[in-house]
Amino acid sequence: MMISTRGRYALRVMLDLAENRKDGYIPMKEVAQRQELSLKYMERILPALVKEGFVEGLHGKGGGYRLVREPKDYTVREILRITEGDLAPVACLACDAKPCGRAGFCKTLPMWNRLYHTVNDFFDGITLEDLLEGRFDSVSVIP
Amino acid sequence: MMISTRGRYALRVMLDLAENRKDGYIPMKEVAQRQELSLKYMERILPALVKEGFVEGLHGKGGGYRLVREPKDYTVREILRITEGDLAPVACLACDAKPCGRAGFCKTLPMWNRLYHTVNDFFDGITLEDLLEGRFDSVSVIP
DNA sequence: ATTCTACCAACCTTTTAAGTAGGTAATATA
DNA sequence: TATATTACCTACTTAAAAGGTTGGTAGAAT
Repeated sequence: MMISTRGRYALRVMLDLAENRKDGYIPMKEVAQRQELSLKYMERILPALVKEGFVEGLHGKGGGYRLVREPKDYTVREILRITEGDLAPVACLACDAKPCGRAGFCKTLPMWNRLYHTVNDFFDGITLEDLLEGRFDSVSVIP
Repeated sequence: MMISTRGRYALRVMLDLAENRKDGYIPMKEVAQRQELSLKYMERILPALVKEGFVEGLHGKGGGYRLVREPKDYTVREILRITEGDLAPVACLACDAKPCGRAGFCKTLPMWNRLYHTVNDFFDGITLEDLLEGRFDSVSVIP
């Protein structure tokens, strides 16, 4: 599995905030209810998005979260980068990987590299707005 | 991380067998040494490839493993499918996933589906021969 | 003063990854 | 026939990650 619940849930929360963004600050309690997610778990994840300046959090009554940019100005890649960390498909390519002595002549490394590239490009090309508008619904299921 | 050592090592072993395939049966001891892999660990992984008819194993002195097909007739996808199992990027898409009630209106599912498709196509388009010939070496590293 | 909210630290449980240990069964060679 | 060599099998271990929960504190509105 490549993407854990952390990133997946974060995306769904961001989408929920995007859908309800006219209502000012939206309490996570509501979002969690709508999305059927654990409130407490989301409370653990959201501070990362705040710290990165992706959403604004307001304490107290009438508080909650709200998006800082327009939905079209968030790419899926940056949201996953913050919540999931590195999206490297293999350990050798992770940022914190210890240098591998075989890298110079490894027959498989270039392939992993290309996949890494492909996946990053994929997520780079999708914005919150794309998801909101359902621009991928025409994709067939894989057997 | 998407691909674990199981699949990565299996691929390297298959490549090693491909490179040395004129020498008849090749003992895993040699392969493990060349590839700097744990012999015992590989012994745990290879039976799956034998059972699927990807390699032949011969017991006893002079025994070892050998490829059954030509390198160009193995795709990376089938090797990973056997050693890694499902390549689904998210739990919702895995074969053994319990049906999700939100699937019908989930805004993110089509994206995961498309990624799944993309990754499978990617691995489908690469054969052992491609890797052997270094047909991916021109790929730049990602920052 | 009260209520609602974000935020934070510590803990917990289960699953997966990545092997290791110690064998048995088959095959060639001396 | 004895020995060496090899694949193959079962059980175990250790460490890390996933996926949360518990129990709070601090800030803001009414």
